[in-house]
Amino acid sequence: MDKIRPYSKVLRTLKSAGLRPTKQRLVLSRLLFDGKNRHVTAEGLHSEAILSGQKISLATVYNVLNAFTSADLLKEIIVDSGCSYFDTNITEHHHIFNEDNNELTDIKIKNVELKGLPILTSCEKLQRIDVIIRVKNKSK
Amino acid sequence: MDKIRPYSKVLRTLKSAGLRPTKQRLVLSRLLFDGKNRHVTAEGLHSEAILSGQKISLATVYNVLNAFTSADLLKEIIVDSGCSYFDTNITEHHHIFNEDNNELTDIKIKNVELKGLPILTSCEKLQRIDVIIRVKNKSK
DNA sequence: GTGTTTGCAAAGTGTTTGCAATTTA
DNA sequence: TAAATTGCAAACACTTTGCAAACAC
Repeated sequence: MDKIRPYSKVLRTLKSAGLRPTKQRLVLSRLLFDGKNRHVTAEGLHSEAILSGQKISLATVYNVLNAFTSADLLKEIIVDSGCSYFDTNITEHHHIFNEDNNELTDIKIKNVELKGLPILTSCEKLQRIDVIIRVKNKSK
Repeated sequence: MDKIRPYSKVLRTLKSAGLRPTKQRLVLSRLLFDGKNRHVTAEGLHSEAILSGQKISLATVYNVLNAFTSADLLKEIIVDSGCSYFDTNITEHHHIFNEDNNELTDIKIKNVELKGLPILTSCEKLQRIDVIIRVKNKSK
């Protein structure tokens, strides 16, 4: 099993985001911010928490994911109408999405070059650019 | 008002896609394939049909949009978890999505250059690449 | 006639909300 | 103790489905 990030570090993260360190937020933080980049759904993270023996409701997982996203601890990735993904990698980057197993993989942005994008109108403010490479598994 | 595409042309389109030209499919086809590129939601297209005096249920609009997408008459665009958009422009191209008014605009692909994308693994088969430029309205 | 499509209502999914109980500061 | 958060259930929004009636071929 991977090493678990100590509460102290997670505590500091929450504190600096202005979020009260409740038991549930700490549990989810430790699952999410374990050192490697993760892509989770509410459902998936909830199962994970339950499986690890914690008690937390699905509604709270949604609340926490939304709170973390508002606090810029997570980034929401839209690849699937009907299911939200949350990414612990909040730096600018792109994704490969496998439509067969619903798996998201990061693409480092420094490798990607985008040219020829249109000039926005004077009333449009750029939020972000998403590049999604959709793949399926090759049938053997 | 724009000119309405004659039934004959729409009929041929449906026929060649192997779809029976039912009254409802013809109604939606004439709204969709009116010569210019359109981005619609099921809800939006349904309202449009109703407002134009036609009788059609929302379930049928969903059925028809899915049938048209399977027949490659439409392309589904995923920009919003919780709502599907359908695009009458089935050529390869990208989008600007205005998150304030949920408006989609096409970007011609020939202007866009994407470099440095990762090499897919041997079991991955490319489906498509989506580039979405997310914008909001500038607050005055 | 046979198979397809429609339309309604019901069911299904993923997500949010109202509110009392609990917890944090 | 005042304000924020939780958890449940109910509400929600979007979409699909089951099935009888209507329709296309």
